[in-house]
Amino acid sequence: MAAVKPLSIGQVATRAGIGVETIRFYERAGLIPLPARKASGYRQYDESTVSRLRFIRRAKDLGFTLKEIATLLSLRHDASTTARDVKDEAERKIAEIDGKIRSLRRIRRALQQLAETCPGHGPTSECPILEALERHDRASTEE
Amino acid sequence: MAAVKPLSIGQVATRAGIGVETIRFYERAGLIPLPARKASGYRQYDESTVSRLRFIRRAKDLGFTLKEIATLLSLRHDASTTARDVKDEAERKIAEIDGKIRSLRRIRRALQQLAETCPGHGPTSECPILEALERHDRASTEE
DNA sequence: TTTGACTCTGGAGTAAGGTACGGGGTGTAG
DNA sequence: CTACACCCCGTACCTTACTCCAGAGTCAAA
Repeated sequence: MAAVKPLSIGQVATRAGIGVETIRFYERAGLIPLPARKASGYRQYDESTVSRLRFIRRAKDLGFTLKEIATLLSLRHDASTTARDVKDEAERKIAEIDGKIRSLRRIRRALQQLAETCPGHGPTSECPILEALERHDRASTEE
Repeated sequence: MAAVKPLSIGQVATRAGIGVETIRFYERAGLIPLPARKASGYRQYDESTVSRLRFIRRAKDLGFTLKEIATLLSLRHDASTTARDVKDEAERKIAEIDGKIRSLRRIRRALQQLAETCPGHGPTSECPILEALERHDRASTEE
């Protein structure tokens, strides 16, 4: 087995497709282990860190927050964790996404209805969108 | 016409269903006009501010950012604006929401697929979710 | 050896939308 | 007149996920 050639932070950044500053940020955030250091203080990484950073990137793309990713990472190497735990986390996230989608749809519907009833010409005083936003404004003489 | 009894910031807050601090924040943000002051420095509002704050709250509920709300508010009282301008803004927002929904659905699909293929029991080493996140990790001996 | 690219640290800044706090002064009911 | 709730201001702090900076040291190729 050949000794593994250590990687600099810049090399890791390039391989993981991420910025150098971001790696240091993740280190502070506890998402990646503290790396070995050369006498000069330079960080030394191996490929496993590249993997881990890619893991983080993909999880982020799936909408996980860094906090959730930290959980996922800890689940990953805890021997007492089962696939069930990971699946639960994924399903929780799916439910959360569903909630967001529902909420956006509701908003969309409301906005759509307003836009549909708006003639799209004439003064703002006849715009149902503004009217709706002003609804219940009784005592108002407007500013 | 009877003189309108001025409202304190707390009364306005209660009526608009919003916090006192938030009102001061909106004032700094330029979303509401600078109010009159009593000799003591106390802010004095009238009902129109309550209306305006409710407008802001509803627009916020529809997913508009404070910046967009500022635009909406300025459109509202600019005589040269037409209903068209407001409608455009609403439609732009709808398109933006559609983009968000599409993005969330894409994420959801990916996550769902992973969760479906996960047996939900056994060690994490057989969890396809983690596997997917680790994909392309060739040289990795795992940390 | 020189040069240029890279790395180190700690701290500040960004966006959004507030929330909280401390140390005062004020308004008003009883 | 005394409580006590309310208001003032400025500033700091919160969350998320970075991003940038200065000033200094280091590494590697030519």
